[in-house]
Amino acid sequence: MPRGRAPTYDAQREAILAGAAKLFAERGYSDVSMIEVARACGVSKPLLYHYVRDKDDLLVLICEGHVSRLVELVRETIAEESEPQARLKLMIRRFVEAYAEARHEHRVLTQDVKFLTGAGKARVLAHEREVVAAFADTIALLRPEAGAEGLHKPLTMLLFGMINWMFTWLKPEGELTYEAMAPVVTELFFGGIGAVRSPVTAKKTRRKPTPKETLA
Amino acid sequence: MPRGRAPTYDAQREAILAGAAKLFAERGYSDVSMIEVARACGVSKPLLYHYVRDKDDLLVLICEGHVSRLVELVRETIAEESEPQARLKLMIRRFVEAYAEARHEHRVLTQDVKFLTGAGKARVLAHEREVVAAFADTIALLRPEAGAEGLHKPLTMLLFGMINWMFTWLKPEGELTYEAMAPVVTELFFGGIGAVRSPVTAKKTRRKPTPKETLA
DNA sequence: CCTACCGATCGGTAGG
DNA sequence: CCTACCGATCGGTAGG
Repeated sequence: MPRGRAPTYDAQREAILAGAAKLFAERGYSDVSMIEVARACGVSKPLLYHYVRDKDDLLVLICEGHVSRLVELVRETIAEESEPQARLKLMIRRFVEAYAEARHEHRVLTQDVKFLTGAGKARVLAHEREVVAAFADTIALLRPEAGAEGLHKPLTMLLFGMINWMFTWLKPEGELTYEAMAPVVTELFFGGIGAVRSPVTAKKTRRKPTPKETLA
Repeated sequence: MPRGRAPTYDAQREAILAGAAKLFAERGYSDVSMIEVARACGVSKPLLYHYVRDKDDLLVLICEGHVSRLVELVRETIAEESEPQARLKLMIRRFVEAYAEARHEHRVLTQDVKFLTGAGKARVLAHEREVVAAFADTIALLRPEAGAEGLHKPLTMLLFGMINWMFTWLKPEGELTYEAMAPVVTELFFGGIGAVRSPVTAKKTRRKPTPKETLA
């Protein structure tokens, strides 16, 4: 009979993922070596490889763990609040909170996705799409006409832009906190969506380009 | 007597910077080798080193070239339009245009700044600060009370977040164009700033923490 | 302006 | 036989 994993295995692994996330967030996935991850976590390199298959796996585990929690968070919020305005406000507040609690993981997710490959990349992107869709659907309920204008997806991405970009300029040791910024983002977005008038697509139907146009 | 530079030197160098910017934008500064840059530009590696001192220099030249053009653009806009609302609208439109025309350089500037070092980094950051200050000053003219609330800098960064994030999700070959998005960003931001009510700082004056608080 | 190299360090794995 | 873990070193490749 196998002895099974040590009781400390899962905790140790979580500690390694957190330590690696911090290094990746600060210096980027490619510029951090496995020996640096190992040292930062107080383990030898071979022991690090006992917890993760390889460097790619480490990145996937960090990204997937974080994005899975985000998916859970939007599902819970949708289940518990059906009124669109209240739901979107709650989503924004919870997202900013979740990001603040997992700053390093979130930074890795936004800056190092391009290094993901294969099945891991597919899973992470699928989760991201679910999160974006949940926001876009709620915005569509708030502004039904935005859908016909092709606006609710772009509006969603502008909202994500405000939130995601915060983590490049807001320093955690600073006076300005993530909690203080959440209502500012909310007010700016709610105040703004009513004012957006420009349709983003001039045409609804897209012509097939003629061979001449394609070559030009 | 030195022969002096070939008449094609500057053009060749610009072509190299553009080729390198494309590779860096797509795969990140660290993951692109100098031999890859050379091949993409149709030169040998030693010849590449004839145009740039080293890899760091290549990054600095790309970032500084782009950010210098942005500084010029805000200076011109300030000089030619004094009315705050029209000025900010013009700034947003011209920025989105400038970014679209220098997509790769802008991507490098936002994702690879962390690899800059020394004097080059200082120069790039100084230029960035001038650009941010120009936007923040214009927003302060539009909403004077935001200054007292400590809001105009955060509002500026939310605006930059919307614009900068666009370049992570808007694909140039897609139906949705940067030009179509500029008015959407403008309307959302102008509609929203009037609605922001939350002061971001609870206190104006910051107490010195007592030793007890510092240790806790 | 090329081929040919260097010191160093990378991610990953061997034996024990 | 398993796990947990070490010192040492592998084949390749990076920037220069």
